[in-house]
Amino acid sequence: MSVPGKLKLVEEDRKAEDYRLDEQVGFVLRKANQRHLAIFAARIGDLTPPQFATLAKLYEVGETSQNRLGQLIAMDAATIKGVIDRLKARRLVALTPHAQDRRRLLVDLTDEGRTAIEALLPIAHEVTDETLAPLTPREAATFLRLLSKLADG
Amino acid sequence: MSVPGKLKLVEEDRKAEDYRLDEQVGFVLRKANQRHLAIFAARIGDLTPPQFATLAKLYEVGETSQNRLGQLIAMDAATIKGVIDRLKARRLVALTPHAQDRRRLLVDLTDEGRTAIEALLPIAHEVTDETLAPLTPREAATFLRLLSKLADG
DNA sequence: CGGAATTCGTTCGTGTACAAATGATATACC
DNA sequence: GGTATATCATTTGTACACGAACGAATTCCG
Repeated sequence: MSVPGKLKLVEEDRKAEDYRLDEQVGFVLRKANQRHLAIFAARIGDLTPPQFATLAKLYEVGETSQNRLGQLIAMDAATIKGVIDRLKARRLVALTPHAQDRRRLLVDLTDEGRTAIEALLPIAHEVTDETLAPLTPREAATFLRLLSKLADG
Repeated sequence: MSVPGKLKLVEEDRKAEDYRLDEQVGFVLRKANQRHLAIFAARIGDLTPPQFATLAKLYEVGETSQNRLGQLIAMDAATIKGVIDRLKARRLVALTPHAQDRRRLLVDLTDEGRTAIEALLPIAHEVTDETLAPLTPREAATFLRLLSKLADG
């Protein structure tokens, strides 16, 4: 017999009725993400997380091609395209064709984009802190370690 | 036995250049989610996670109103509408007007939907297991505990 | 009782996400 | 050197996700 309420959720003794959606990693992961998104939106309403990630990464690595940037922030080509289009429309990034490789499109921060991201980085730190606030510092460190293992497979 | 100065990523002494996107909870959360989605899609290609969650929850609680169902699986009214529309088009759920409250629309599994979810629940367990596979059972338990704290705020 | 506030579902608009197909260009290698 | 293969960006189509505004129905409360 399974003992409900104990922390043993191992792969034994399972029946269909044992499935509780609210305890599945995927579901909780989605909810955790939702909470983070809400915190992000409350503090950085002006930019979405993917848009912010794009600027932050560009700030970190400098000019790169669109696809490579997508790889760096784990977005596929179709997705990054839209993000960059919107950032470009707001003049936060600029595109120039690659001199040697005519397939490529180089993306870089504009001065305006650089100013924006520099102003946002401290706030982004706060977003991280607030997201992790339910955990003690020790728990947060553990959590991040395990989360990274999970994310990287 | 604590390693002095090693894993101290506390909120001290920060500069803008200290921000590394790849270490922020939000970013890693998004990547972990992506990995989970890929595992889910590989095993349950036929249904999306929101669609699956909808069926699983209906299986758990039985007939409910559309909005209440949305609350149970953390989806807003606009989102659940689309999900239910698509499930309805595939005859996995059926809608009936509420007898007393004419604003409400009751959703329930069809026989076909019930059969489908019953067949999928064991596979869903495997999805959870595979997602958690990078962690030891002990780590997985810790992770889920911390993740829940994070998700619930 | 009756108007105010709430709830339920719907629609619209914007922004991810990703698969699949496409065209243009580059690289490999035979 | 020229074709097979790979890469880069784009487009199309589907599916969340959520804010905001809306009409219809219900509940609250004075």
